[in-house]
Amino acid sequence: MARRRTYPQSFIPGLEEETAHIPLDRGRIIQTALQVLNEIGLKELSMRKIADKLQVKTASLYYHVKDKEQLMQLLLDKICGEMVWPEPSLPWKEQILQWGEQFRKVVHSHRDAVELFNSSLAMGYERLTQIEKLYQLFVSAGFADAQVPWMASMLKNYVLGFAAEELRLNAFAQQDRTSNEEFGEQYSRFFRQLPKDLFPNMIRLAPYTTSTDWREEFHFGLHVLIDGFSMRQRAEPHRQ
Amino acid sequence: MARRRTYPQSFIPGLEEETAHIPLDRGRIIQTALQVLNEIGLKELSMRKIADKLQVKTASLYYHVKDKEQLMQLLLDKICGEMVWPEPSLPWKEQILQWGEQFRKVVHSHRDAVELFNSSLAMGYERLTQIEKLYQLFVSAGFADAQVPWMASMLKNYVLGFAAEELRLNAFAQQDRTSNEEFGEQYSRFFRQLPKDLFPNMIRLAPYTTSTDWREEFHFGLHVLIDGFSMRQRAEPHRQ
DNA sequence: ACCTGAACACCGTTCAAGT
DNA sequence: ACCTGAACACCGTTCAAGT
Repeated sequence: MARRRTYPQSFIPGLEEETAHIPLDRGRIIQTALQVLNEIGLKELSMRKIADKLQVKTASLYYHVKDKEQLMQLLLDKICGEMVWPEPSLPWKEQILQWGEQFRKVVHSHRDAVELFNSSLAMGYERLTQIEKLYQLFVSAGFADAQVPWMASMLKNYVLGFAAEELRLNAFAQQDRTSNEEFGEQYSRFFRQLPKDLFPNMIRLAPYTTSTDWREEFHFGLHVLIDGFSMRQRAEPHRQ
Repeated sequence: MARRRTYPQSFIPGLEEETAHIPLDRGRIIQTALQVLNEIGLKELSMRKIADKLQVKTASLYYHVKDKEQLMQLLLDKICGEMVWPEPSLPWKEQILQWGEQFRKVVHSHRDAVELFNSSLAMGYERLTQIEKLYQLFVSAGFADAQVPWMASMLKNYVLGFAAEELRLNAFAQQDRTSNEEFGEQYSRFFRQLPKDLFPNMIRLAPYTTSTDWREEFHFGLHVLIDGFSMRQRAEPHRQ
């Protein structure tokens, strides 16, 4: 028996093949899909590649999952599960700031997660609790029922729209990384080459759009929203 | 000659085939693609189907257009060309309202146009003038240079995010139109079936999310933004 | 119950060849 | 200059068949 143990496992025929085979299930598919997503991005993500990574034939996936769209929904819900909530005892404005920061962090934690959010209506469990908690935040702050879903939707869309723009600019920068140009250089030359009479403001404001601090811009927008919201606050916030 | 005219054209062999052939060019491709887009939507839109409609082989398109992505950019720019601008002599708040309404109208004027906007950075001529004019609006209103691109981006993202949500809910409604259920019924039952202890706010606020007036909600958001912006207005607006 | 082989009906793109 | 035939390298999905 000691003898046997000293041999590398691969010398015992058929053993590691058996133990290596973990049966497929949804959880494992989702986990692997998320991994592949981070490696190659949403555009390249295919059922075939997910199956390959799982060392399984493509058709097998369809026993555990209805179709690609459902799988994408499951990915999204898994991602939403990472969300961390602001402490409800904090002032509502501070809670909104933290909610925004946390949500942005979640969106950035997986490649192309933004597009996943934009591709379907919220229906998963984690996604729904995320909205539920945001509603709770606005309700506790003393906003009128009719406006709570509207404001929640605005806040959510702000974060997603912002993240999408970050992503697009990033993709643009990456794409020109192939040629050995500096990105800032490339980008500002684009503006300089525009006809001056047609785009005076674009050209003059170019420095503010090229060398921007994402974090500062993101906070600026959050404060704009908070100020806009606070003017519609009917009652005083009731600390539960 | 009168005799000949009374015969249907198809009796004159080879004639209408010749006159029917208009040579391909970018403009015609874009125009037809936009038509096909409205008929079948972005998900179904393919180079092959566009070529079919033009009565041409698919490969021909690649003589006039680099690839599908470029064609989509051209579609987007064509769509942007429909934008109508608010009168610059109006108060800036009124201009923002009108800008938002016009932009939303443009986005709705072509099926799945939102996704086209979200799929790429602004680079086309029409798209850039759209941003230029928005910058001008904010500059004239007396906002600080550094904040103008930020606010413009917020406004643009608000309209697109809002339109995207309209689209998603519409698609959801359409999808269940196949079963002979009323949409509102279907939708509100979804909320009633949620566990009451986990989603109290979602359930209570459901009426406000199901039977909402899009136009009212859209204006609410525009006013939130306008109020948020106006608190950051440093100087008095100088009328051109 | 779980997985696969094989096929179906599509894609975008390229390129030598035709006119 | 403009268009096409034919191929390449992919897709998502289904389903009878295997274990």
